[in-house]
Amino acid sequence: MKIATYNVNGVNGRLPVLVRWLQESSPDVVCLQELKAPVEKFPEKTLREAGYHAIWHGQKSWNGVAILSRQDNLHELRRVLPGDPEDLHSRYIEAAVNGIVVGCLYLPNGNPYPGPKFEYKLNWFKRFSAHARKLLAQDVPVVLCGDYNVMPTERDVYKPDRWINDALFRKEVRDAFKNLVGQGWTDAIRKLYPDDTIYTFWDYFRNAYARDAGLRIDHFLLSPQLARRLRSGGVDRHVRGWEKTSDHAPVWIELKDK
DNA sequence: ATGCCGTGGAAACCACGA
Repeated sequence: MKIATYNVNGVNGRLPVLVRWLQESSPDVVCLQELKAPVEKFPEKTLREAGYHAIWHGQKSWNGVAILSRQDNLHELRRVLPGDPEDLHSRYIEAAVNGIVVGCLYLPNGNPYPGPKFEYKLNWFKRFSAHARKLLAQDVPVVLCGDYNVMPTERDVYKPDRWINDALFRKEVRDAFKNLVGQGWTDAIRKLYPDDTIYTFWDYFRNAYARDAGLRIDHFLLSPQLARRLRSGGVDRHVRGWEKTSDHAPVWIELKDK
């Protein structure tokens, strides 16, 4: 089973690129972030014609997450992260599919630091970690994937010194990610490539993609049952070079059947 | 060091992203 995550940065503006990549890579399950579209403007029909069923949680202008599946077997488990009824951002959706639990997340950016947005990020992270702990306790196969907006280590950013006080690299946020993984999760891409420099995002400006000035911020965390089934994975970085593309590239993993 | 690019929505600019 191939599972992918892709921050599309506007699902409607990105539709030709998204469909082209789906046809090319044929993932079984796809988590999308930054739909930037209200619920009623999700391109369900086009994606259905491309071979994918979908559940989604949209929002006008910002955020928005979706899970796609080639089979009509998506069972939605939740569409909000528990812990704060006043948080109306659409940043989390979770489903049972192909015998596993898939959580699709778009963790807040948190800039500028310091400030309320950074505090919101830390609070969201805290709620997410609490939810992740509960999922682990259920002892079922779980993958939590999406845009975490965190570079976990210095290896994951092209110029670490420049990012020290950025909300994506502040110590508090890296510690939060480390503690989350410490619950018992496996960072799948890092597990597959322990010593490589791997990026999933390149800024639109300053010629970042051509200079390979990137960040690794899109991650797969696997519960122990799934970590044992990890076969391969990678970044479809060539997609970042397409016309009208997102600033993120799709990331994918492949799991053994059992 | 920086929003220099890009998207969406409203309004001919602004918020937001990382």
